[in-house]
This record gives sequence, C-alpha cells and structure tokens, in this order.
Amino acid sequence: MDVKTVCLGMLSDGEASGYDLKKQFESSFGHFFAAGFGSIYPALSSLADEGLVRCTDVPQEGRPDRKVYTVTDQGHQHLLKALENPAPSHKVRSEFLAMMCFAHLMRPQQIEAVLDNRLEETDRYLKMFDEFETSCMEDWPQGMKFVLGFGKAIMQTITQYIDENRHMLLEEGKSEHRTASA
Amino acid sequence: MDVKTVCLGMLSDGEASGYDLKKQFESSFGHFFAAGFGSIYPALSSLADEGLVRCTDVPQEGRPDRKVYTVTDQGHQHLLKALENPAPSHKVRSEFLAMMCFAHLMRPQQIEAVLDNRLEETDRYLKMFDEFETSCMEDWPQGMKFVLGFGKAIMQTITQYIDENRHMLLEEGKSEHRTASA
DNA sequence: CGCAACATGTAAGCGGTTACATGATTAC
DNA sequence: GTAATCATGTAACCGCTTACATGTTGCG
Repeated sequence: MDVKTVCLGMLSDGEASGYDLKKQFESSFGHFFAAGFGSIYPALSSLADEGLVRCTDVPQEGRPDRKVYTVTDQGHQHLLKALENPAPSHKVRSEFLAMMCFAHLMRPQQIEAVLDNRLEETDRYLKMFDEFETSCMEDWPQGMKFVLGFGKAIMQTITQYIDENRHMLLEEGKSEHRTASA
Repeated sequence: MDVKTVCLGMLSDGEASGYDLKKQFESSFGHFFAAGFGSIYPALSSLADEGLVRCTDVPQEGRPDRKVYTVTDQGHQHLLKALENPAPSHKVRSEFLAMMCFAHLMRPQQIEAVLDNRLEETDRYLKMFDEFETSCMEDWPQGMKFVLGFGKAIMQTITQYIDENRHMLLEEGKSEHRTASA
C-alpha cells in the first residue's frame, strides 16, 4: 500500500486529476497518509504506464491541460489484489513522543510550548472532521466514515490525555535543569 | 529528530551498545519510533565521527567486541539544541486505514481478518505496556511514563473503536461485491 | 499589488529498510 | 539439532520529501 495504490483507490471512487487527489490527501486522508505533488504525479504516470489507469487530457485556457485519470479494468483487478493483504501496517513516527521521553532535559516553558503545539494540530484535525460530518459525509462509503471516526477518536484521546497528564512533565523532574536560570 | 538524535537521547540516560539500543527501539520506543540495525549502527558511527559520543571497545570471548557508547559534553549540548524545536512532528502512515477506506471493495471475511490482525497487534502492545508497569517503570523519568501512558491510551482507544464500530464495515456496503460468490 | 488557487511536472537528495555477511553461545 | 540471543557491520535499493521550474486567473 504505497502512494500509487492509494491513488488507484481514490480514482476508483471517480475520475480525478493529480491536483484533485492532492486535495484529498490533505483533507480526508491527511491524518494517516500524507503525500505531496512530488509523489502523486509520478505515481499517476507510473499507473498509466502500467495500464492501470487511463489519462484524458482536458484542454483549458490559461492553465496547463487538466489530466483526468480513470481506473481501467486491469487497475480495478490490481486494486482488489492489493486489498487482499490481511495485515496492513499502521505506523507512527513521532518526534513529539521521542522528545517527551527526554522532557527532564527541557525547561518547563519548552515543554509547554511543545504540548500546546500538539494540542493545536490535534484541534485542527478535530475541526476538519466536524466540517466533514456537517457537510459531505452523507455520500461517503461506510469505510470512509469508519476511518473518519477512527481519526476523531484518536484525536480526542490525545487531547484528553495531554490535558490530564501534562502536569506529570511539569511538576517534578527538575533534577537536571533546576527551574531558575543558570 | 532522526534516528541519530534519538540514539543520542537514549545514550544520555546511560551508556549502551548498538545492540542495547535496538532492544530499546523494539520495546519502549517501538510504538512510535522504529529503527533497525541498518539505521542504528550507521547512526552511532556518525555520532562518533562528529564527536557527540565516545566509543569504548569491550573485548569479549566468542563475540565481536562490544562497542559501548557514552555521550560527550558536546553531544549533550547538541541534544539540548535538538530539544528546542517547539513543534516536533507526529506522523501516522497507515496502510490499515487506507485499506478500510476501500472496505466496500472487500469481502466481509477479508475485512474481519484485517480488523482482527490490527486488534492483535494493539493487544501485543498493551501487554507489553502492562509488563513495563509491573516491573521496570519505577526508575523511569517522568517523560517516559508520560509516553507510555500516551501509547496505552491510544491502543485502548483503537481496541475500543474497532470493537464498537466494526459492524459499520460488515453490515452494509454490499453494493459492489454482493455477499454471495459471483 | 500581492497572494492564493489552479495546474503540471522534474530531479536531486535523504533517510530508512532489507538483505547480506559472519559466527559463538545457550536454552529447549 | 534447531532456534534464539548476543554482536557488529555494509551496500543496494526504495520511496518519499524538497526544491526548482512555469504561468494564468481572480480575489481582497
């Protein structure tokens, strides 16, 4: 399940351009699968080369041609095969948690800043999820709703956990730094 | 915050070999920062080249020399600088969630298998966390406890969410595949 | 006037994964 | 006997990120 496969999946919900897919990667897929233009465009070219998608050029005035991609039968088959993996990965790479492991080496101010930034990002996601719910979610397949709910549950847990446990990092652990300035 | 910096941080809690660090990457850091030998050994060499750690060879019988690394003053300063980043990242890359977005293209059996595998992995982590709590957690710095609790909260949320919402993916969405064999 | 949105791409580079290479000891 | 643990490394590869390159339209 690399960027290519996810693009193929997105296209199986309806034709789209690379630019369109980017927007989807930023919004509904943003919290668990990031991808930039530098991944998407080559992915689409490659899918086209393999005959898994077909590309239609839609000429436009004052802009580059819009390249609209559609899944082929072969592409659909390929997608179904990719979905047969019974143990797909779920990986977290968190500088945030790594940093918090060494909180005893940081000043309380720094820790607070890091925590607040994390809460902010989490909140941005929660707000985005709310917008989805009040607008476009109706016509989504069940899977997308499941994934949205998953993201929401995680973000709520993070918010709550930080709120309830930030004191752990601030109260003690002044052994190394002492609170005052050196 | 790459593997190098995390290694530096781990070493700041006490000297260790690459092999020791690997074990830490698998256990306490496993759920948010994976690293294999192929990343760790080059990272340590590089840290040593830059003078951020010092390496002591401990000869052994029947094994390669154990190379024990210690943080230098310079290394400590470097670590403190790395910890000044006020907005460390927290990234998820989930084939699992990507796949669930396209659950309507999968057979119920497949979906169940994927869900069960996810629950299993989550459970493995929860059991590991429990072991930490009943044994070695006492002497950990507050930050490590915070991170452990964070992981536990997330894993519990995932478990609960899947249990409570798996029906979403199974009940309907039979539009594309139909339940029976084609 | 400047910035965001629209629209597509290339190429270098980086960081991490995987596979390979070696080999003794200990526990089942 | 066979697997796991101890112990270190290299090198190829892969996939993604970042920066570069280009240009129009429309809004505030």
